[in-house]
Amino acid sequence: MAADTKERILDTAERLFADHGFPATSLRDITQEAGVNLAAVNYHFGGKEGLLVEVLERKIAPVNEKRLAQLEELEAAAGSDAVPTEQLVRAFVTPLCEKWCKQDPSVPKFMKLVGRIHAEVDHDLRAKFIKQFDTVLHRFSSAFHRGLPHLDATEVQWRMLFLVGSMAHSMTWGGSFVALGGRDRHDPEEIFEALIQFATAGMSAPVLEPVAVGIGRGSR
Amino acid sequence: MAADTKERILDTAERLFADHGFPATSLRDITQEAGVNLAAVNYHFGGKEGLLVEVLERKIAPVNEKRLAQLEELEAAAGSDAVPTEQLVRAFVTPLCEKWCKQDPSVPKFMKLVGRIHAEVDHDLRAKFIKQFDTVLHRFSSAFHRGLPHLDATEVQWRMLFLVGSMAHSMTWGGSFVALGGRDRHDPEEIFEALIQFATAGMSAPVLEPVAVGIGRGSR
DNA sequence: GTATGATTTAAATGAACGTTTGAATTATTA
DNA sequence: TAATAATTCAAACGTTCATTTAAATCATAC
Repeated sequence: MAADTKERILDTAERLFADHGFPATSLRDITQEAGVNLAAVNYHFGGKEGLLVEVLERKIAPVNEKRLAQLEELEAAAGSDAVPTEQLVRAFVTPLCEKWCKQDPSVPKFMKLVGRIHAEVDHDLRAKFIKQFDTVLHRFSSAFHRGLPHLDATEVQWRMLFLVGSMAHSMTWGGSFVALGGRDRHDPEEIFEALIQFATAGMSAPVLEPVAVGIGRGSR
Repeated sequence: MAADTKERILDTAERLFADHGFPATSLRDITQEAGVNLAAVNYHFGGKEGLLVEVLERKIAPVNEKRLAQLEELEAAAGSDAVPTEQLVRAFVTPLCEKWCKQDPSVPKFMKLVGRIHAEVDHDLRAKFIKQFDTVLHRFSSAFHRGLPHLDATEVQWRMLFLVGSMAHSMTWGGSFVALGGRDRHDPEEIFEALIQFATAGMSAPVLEPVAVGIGRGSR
C-alpha cells in the first residue's frame, strides 16, 4: 500500500496546489481528499515542501526529456545545417501539448502552479526548481542561435523567455478570456498551433537597430 | 493621519504580496512593517481581501488608462487607416515600461503578484480582477484586427494572450535566467524593446492553413 | 471647553495550520 | 509461527492566522 499512498498523495497534491496555490492548500485538504492519514505526508515526503518538490519533479522531468530528445532528432536530421526555427519552437512547445493535452488534462492546471512557484516558495526551493530547466534552455538557446546568427546570445535568450511566457500564459489564462467576443470553443491543439505561429515569427523577428527618440534615426 | 495610514498599508501590502504571495503574507507582517495597528486593515479595507482589491486597482487602473489614451491618439493620427501593428504593441506594452520602470521599481514585483492572482484568490475576486482588463483587451483586439484583417477575431485574441504572456513572464522571471550564459546586465528598456520586436513579429505572423499530419498537406 | 464622530490601540477569540508522537497495524523475513 | 521492519493511525502540540471587541485617543465643530 506504500506506493499507492505516495501516488495518491502526489496526484491529489498536484491538483490542489494547482487549483489553490501552495500556501493556500493545507495538508489536511490533501490527505483528506486522497483518503490517507494526515501524517503520511510527513512520513513519505518529510514535510509540505518535500511534497511540492516531488510533485514538480515528477511532472517536469519527462517533458524536458522529451524536449531534448526531439531536439537531438532534429539536429541529427539537419546534419551540419541549422534546424529551422519553427521546428525548434515545435520541439520546445509540443511536449507540453501533444503529449499531454490528450492524455493528461491536468497540464493547464499544472502550468498555473509553475507560474507561481518562484514567489510562493522560499529561495532555495525556487532555485532548485529553476535548475530543472537549465539544460533545456541552454540546449535550445544554442540551437536557436545557430539558425539566427544575426542575433546576439542575450537577444536569443530573451526571445526564449518571451516564448516560454506565451506558452505558460496561454495555459494559465486561456480559459479566462474566451468570452471576450470570440467563440468559446478553445481546442488545445488550435491554440497551440496559433502559439507556434506567433512564437516562430517572434523568434525570427528582425533585429532593430536602436533608435533613440529625439536623437535621430538611421544615423549610418 | 487617516490617509497616511491607508497609504502606508497599501504600499507595504503591495510589496509584501508581490514578494511572498497573497496567502503567505499575514496582516501582521503588513501592519507591523507599515507601523500601524493590526486592526487598521479591517477598519480601512474591511478585511484582507478588500485590501488586495485596492492594491490591485490602484496599480492597474492608471496603466490601462494610459493604454487607452495612447490607443486613441494613434487612431486619431491614423484617421481611417489601420494603426500599424508595432505602434499598437508599443501602446500596449510601454505604459508598463516607460512610465513605470523609471519612476517605480516595484513594477516587476507587482507583475509577479498579477501573475498569481487568478489561482491564489477565490473565484469572485478573480473575476473582479480580470474585468479590469476587459475594456483594454476589447479595444486593442479591435485595433489589431483592423490591421490584420486576414486573421479571424479569435486568432487575434489568442495572439494578444501570447503578447500579454510574454510581457508578464519577462517581468516575472526576467531576473532569474540572466545567468544563463549572457551578460547579467538586463536593462529594462532593452528587454522591453526586444519584447516589442518579438511581439510585433508574432502579431503579424502569417496564418498557417491547418495541416493535419497523416492526412496529407496542401490538399487543395 | 465640550460634545461628536473618526481613528487607533491592546487584548482576546476561535479556527486552522504544519508537525510530532507513540501506539496500532500491516508487510517482510527467517 | 515468531521477529523485525515498514507503514498507518488518532491524538495532541505549539504556533500563527484573520477577525472582533471595547476602551482610548484624536480631530472637528459648536
